[in-house]
Amino acid sequence: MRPRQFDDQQVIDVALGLLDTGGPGALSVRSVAAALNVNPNAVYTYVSDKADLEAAIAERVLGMADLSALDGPPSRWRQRIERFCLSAREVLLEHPGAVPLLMRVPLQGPVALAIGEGLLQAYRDAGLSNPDAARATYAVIVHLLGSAALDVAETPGTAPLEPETQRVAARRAAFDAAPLDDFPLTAAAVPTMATWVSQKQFRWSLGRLLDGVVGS
Amino acid sequence: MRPRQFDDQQVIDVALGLLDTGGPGALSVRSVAAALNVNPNAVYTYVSDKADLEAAIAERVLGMADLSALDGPPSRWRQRIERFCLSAREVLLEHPGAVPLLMRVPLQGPVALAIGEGLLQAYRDAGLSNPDAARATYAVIVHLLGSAALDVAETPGTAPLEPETQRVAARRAAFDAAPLDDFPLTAAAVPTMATWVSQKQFRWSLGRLLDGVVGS
DNA sequence: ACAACTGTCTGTACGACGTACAGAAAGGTA
DNA sequence: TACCTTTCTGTACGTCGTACAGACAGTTGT
Repeated sequence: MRPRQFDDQQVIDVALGLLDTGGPGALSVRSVAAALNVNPNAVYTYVSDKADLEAAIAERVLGMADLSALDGPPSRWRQRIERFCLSAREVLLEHPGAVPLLMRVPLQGPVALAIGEGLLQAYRDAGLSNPDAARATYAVIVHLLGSAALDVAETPGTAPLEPETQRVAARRAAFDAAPLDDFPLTAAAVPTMATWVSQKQFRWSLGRLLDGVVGS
Repeated sequence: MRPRQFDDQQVIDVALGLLDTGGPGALSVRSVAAALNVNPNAVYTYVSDKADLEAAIAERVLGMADLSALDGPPSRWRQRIERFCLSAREVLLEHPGAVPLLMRVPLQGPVALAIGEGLLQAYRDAGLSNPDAARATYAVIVHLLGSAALDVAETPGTAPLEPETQRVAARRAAFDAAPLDDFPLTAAAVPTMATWVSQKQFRWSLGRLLDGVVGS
């Protein structure tokens, strides 16, 4: 039979590239085909439909996180989790267009399973029971993906994102423009709320979550 | 000038209805127009474009959460937060098609601001500083929206969702079908991971987050 | 060496989408 | 009664996902 011009990986990388440079609206079966210099329907040789393409992109991006950060001595369980989450967050923000895809895809691919196993191990090392470790693993994943998605929602979704300082400044400006007369606490909290999209906020809430998970 | 046939609220409700009964794919400017027995472009009298329509739906759904659950005596701060979050989660799962919209919309409408103010107050009552209260508020919102989005991602997105027991059973089946030979901890945790989409898991992780936030 | 087979890719086509643009319809105001 | 402004209709364009049919090119069996 006639050999393929590309392999699956190439197709997915081209698609991810389109997502990075053009944002969510730039990803279409036809744009991928055009980027490969091929007819639109040739793409269906590699993916069964657009949802399948999106799932493959999501899995690809997830796989870019530094899974090895989860390895290490049991006593370092907390550092292992924090390092992994920060690395994953970095990867997600480097591919903002892909983040929404991660939130609609079933996370049971091989990469997702490996991440789950690593987190479970770290929590076991922290002394949690297996069920509590499982619950804590989910809480951390929710936090990681949720905060990335909310961060990205305020951007055009193209890579690279504006530097964090600019995104924080834009948020402050938006809050300053909002009618906060009836919301005194909110008004007082604007400087902090402006930093919600920052890595510092992410570290803080991840830290509090870990505090709560391992008990007082 | 010629009077409008509808008001903004009606249009948004019709759109939300389409989303509820048909899932994310059923919401289009044209389908809204058809449901109103009107030509496609008439919809643009009420919204400026599709993104605007989606933002209005998101704000509408957010407004259905029981904001008054955040009122109460300072000593009850924790119960207030938990009740509000559970009510909000319920609303979100009643409108699964709208959840993805909430994750791409800037959350600075009046409803979002009121929710923020209420959460800030509850955390102040818990003894947190204003900046810490702001950070904790964000952590809780991330958790609420993130877990709803991941829950919904495993469903067709139409209302009503299958009962929780069925969704949990489906997850268990999916995990049982996955190749878990290399992931012993994951394999052992399957019964717990199957319940990730449950209200119980939500309460657990919210509880741990609150534990961590108010300190040991 | 040649024919048959089988996956890969091309070409064409369809219905649905968001929305731009021009004009008709209808009610308020002069 | 004549105008004016806003609402809504009608038509149109380009883009999308993808179904279907067939051309093409290696592989396999003889």
